[in-house]
Amino acid sequence: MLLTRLAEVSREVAATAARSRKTALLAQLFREAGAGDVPIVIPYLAGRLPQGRLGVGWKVLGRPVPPAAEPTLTVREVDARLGELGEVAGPGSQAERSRIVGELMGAATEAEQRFLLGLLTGEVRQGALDAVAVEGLAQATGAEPADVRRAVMLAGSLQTVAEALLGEGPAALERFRLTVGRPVLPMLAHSASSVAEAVEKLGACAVEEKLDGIRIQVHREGGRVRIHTRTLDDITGRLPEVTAAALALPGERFILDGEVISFDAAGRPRSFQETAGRVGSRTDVARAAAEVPVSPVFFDALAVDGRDLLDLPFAERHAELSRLVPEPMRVRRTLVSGPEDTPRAERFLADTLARGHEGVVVKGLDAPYSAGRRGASWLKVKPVHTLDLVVLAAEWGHGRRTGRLSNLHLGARTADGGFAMLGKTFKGMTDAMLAWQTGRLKELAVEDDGRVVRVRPELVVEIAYDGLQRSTRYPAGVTLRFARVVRYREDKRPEEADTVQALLAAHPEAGT
DNA sequence: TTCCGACAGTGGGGTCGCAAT
DNA sequence: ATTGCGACCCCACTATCGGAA
Repeated sequence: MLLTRLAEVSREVAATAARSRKTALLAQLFREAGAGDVPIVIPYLAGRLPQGRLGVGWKVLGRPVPPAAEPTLTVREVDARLGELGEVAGPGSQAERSRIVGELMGAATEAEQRFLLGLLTGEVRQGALDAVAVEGLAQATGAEPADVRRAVMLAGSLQTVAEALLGEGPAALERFRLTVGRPVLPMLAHSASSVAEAVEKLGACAVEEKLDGIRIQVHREGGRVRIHTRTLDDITGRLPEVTAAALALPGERFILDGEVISFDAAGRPRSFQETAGRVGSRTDVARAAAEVPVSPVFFDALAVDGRDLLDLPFAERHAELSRLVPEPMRVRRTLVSGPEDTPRAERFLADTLARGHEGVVVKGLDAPYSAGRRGASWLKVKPVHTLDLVVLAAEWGHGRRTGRLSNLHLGARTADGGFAMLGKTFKGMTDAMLAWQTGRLKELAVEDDGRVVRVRPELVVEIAYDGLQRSTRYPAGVTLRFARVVRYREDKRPEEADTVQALLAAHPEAGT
C-alpha cells in the first residue's frame, strides 16, 4: 500500500466531525491493506509508531526538504526506514537520524510529508486515535467492538490484536485473556469536586488515600516479577524494593495494582518530584535506591493464584487483596455506607491530607475493574486552591485554537511592585472565553513575535491549581501544579492580585 | 577529556466541545 | 442528560548527544 493513501484517509478523517464516518473511513482502509501492511497501517492511522521511541523531534527533523512530485513511497518502505532510525545510537547518531529522516521526507509528496510530520511529532490531530481505530478494526473484521476493545485492554496493544484478528478472524479474540506476566491497561479515575458529591454518586463505597507517586502494576509468576507503569513500560529494573516486596508475599501468581512512593525518615510522603526522579533513574539504581528508597502500596488485585478477578465487584477483589497483602503495603481506607455517612468520608479526607497525601479516591464497591478506561466508579477528590493572578503574555493557539490567544503566562505581584511569572495555562477556557481574551489581550499588547504576545499587566484572572512545585525555570523558585482558569476578574485591578510572598506563606510544604 | 546546554521521552495532569448513547 | 474521546498544552525529571572548554 502506498503512503499517499494513508495521508489521504487521515486528511479525510480530520475533515469529518462524525465519529461514525471516521470509523467507516478507517475500516475501509484497514480492509484495503493486505496482511503484510496491516500491522503498519493500523498503528499509523491510530497516530502512533510501532517502533515507539525513535529519537526524532523538531531538531532532528531539521529544515523542511523539497517534496517529491509523485507519490512512490510504500508503507513498508517507510516502516523499514523508521526502523533504521531506532537502530542508530552513539556518537554521530543524531546527524545520522537527521540524514535518514531527510531522505525519507525528500521521497514524500507534500501531503505525505504533512502526515509523516504529524506521526513523528505525535501530533496527528485527525480526531481519531486508538479508540476510533478499535471501532474501525471491529468494523473491518466483523468483530464486536466491545470484544475488540476488551482484547486490546488485555493485550495492552492494538497492534497485537489487529494482527490476530486480521489473520484469523473474530475467533482469535478468545486468545486474549488476562494473563499473569502480560500487562493490562490500568483503570483510571474521574474527578469529583467534593467527597459529598462522590459519595452521593456512588452510594456504598470505599474511600482510599490517594498517594502522589507513580502508578505500578506488579506481576509475579513464581520467582519472576515484572513491574509496569501506567503506559505499560517495564520498569522492573529500577525498582528492586518492589520486586523484593512482591517476592515476599505469600502467593505465586498474581497481578496487583498500586502506587510506588517514597517516604522520608519520619514516614511522611516525599514530594512527587523526588519520587518521580527516583523512579526515572536508570543508570545507577543502587545509589538512587539508597538515597530515595521507595515502597509499593497496593489498592487492587487483578489476579490472585492465577485467577482472573477483573469482573468481580471491587469489594471481592479487595478481599482477595487483603488476604495476599499485609496492611502496611495496602493503601489506607475507610468504608462509607452511603450519603448519610458522608462525615466519615470527610474526616478521612482531612486525616489523609494531614498525613501529607494528595487527596482521596472514592470507589464504588460493586464495580468491576474497567481496564483501560476512566471508570465512573473511581472518583478522585483533591483540594483545590485558587489565586488571582495577572496575565503577563499569551501564546497563539494551534489546531482548533488557531487565531486565538490560548496559553496564558501568569504572574503574581512581587515586593518591588512588579510581577513574577509563576507558570502558564491553557486549561479551563470555554470558546467564549478564548474569543473574549483574544480581543482583550490584543488591546493590551505591547509586542508580538508571532508566537508570544506580551501585554501590559492589567488583566486579572482567577486560577485554580493543585499546589506548588519547586522550579528552576521561574524567578520565584516555584511554579503552579495543574493551573487552570476559573474566570476573569474584571472587578479587580492588578494591584489587588495575589503576591508571591503570600503564595509561599500559604504553602510552607513547598520548602523554599 | 570533561563539562554543560539542548533535545527527546516519560511521569504526573484538568477542562472543554462534540458525537453518540 | 450523561459518557467517552480527542484536543488543548503544562512542568519536572533523566538520559543522551554534541559541541565548548
